[in-house]
Amino acid sequence: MEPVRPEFVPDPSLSQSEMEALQRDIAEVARFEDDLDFSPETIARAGDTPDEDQTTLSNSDDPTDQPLVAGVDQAFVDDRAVSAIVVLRNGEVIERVSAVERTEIPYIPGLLSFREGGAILAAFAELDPDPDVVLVDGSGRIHFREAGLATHIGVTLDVPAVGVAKSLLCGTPEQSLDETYSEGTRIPIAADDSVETCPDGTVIGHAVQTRQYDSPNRHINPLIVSPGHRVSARTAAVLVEATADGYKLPEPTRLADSYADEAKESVE
DNA sequence: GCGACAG
DNA sequence: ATCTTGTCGC
Repeated sequence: MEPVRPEFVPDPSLSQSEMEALQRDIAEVARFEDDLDFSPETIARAGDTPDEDQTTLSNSDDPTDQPLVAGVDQAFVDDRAVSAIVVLRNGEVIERVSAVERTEIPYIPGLLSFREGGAILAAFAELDPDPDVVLVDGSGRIHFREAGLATHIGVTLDVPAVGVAKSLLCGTPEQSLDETYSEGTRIPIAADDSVETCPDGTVIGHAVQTRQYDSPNRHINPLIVSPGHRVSARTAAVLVEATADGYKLPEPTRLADSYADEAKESVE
C-alpha cells in the first residue's frame, strides 16, 4: 500500500522545528475515534473455534472475510533500519514483507518517525492486501504533539493504527505503574503539561497488562497502548488484548519483531 | 539551569 | 534499538 497523504511522508532532512511543525499538522488530521471496517470482537486467535460474536458481527461464515491485522517492527544494523511487517487473519500469518533503508538521523525522543518512518513506508509499499488495522511498535497519541510513530504512519497511509510501546514517553498514569497488576488491567494515561496539543486530563492511552506471573518474586510491566489513527483509546486497548496470545506483546508485533531480527541477518 | 525522554 | 551469560521459575 502507498501513502494517501504524501505530504506527511517523514523527511529526515527537515530541521527539528520543521519536523515538529509537521507533527502538529499530522495531529490535526489524526482521528482518535473509531473508524474501522470491522468489529474488534471478530478477531480470533490461532486455533480458535469461531464463536457467536466472531461470525455474527462479521456478517460472514467465510474465514477469509475476517479482519487483517498487521504488526510492524524494526531492527538495526549499523546505519540501516530493517522494517518488517507481518499480517495475520484469525491469528494465522498470511503475509510477511520487509525493507531496508539507511537511517539518516539518530534516535531523538519525540522524533522517532523521522528515523524509522522511511523503512516502514518502504515495507508497506511491498505489502499487497491492505490490512484492516496496523499495530506499530512505539507510541501513537501518547506523544508531546500527539503525533507518535503510530500516528504518523496511520495518517500518512490513512489506515487504522495503534501504538504499542514498552515504556511511557509522556503523560500521567491514573495509578502508579510501579505496582504489580493482574492480566486484563487497564490504567488510563492522561495528558499533562508535556502534551502541548491537548487539554490536561485528556485520556490519550492506557497501560495494558496483557500478561502477568501468578506468584511472588518477579513481575511483568504493562504495555503502553495508544491510538494511532482512526481508533479510540479504548478500542486500541481492546485490539491489543484481543491479539495477545500468551505473551506480553500482541502476536502481530511479536512476530514482526522476530521477523525483523531474522531479516536483519541477511543485510550486508 | 535541571529533569525527562518511544526505539 | 544493540551488545550478551547466566539464572530464576513453571
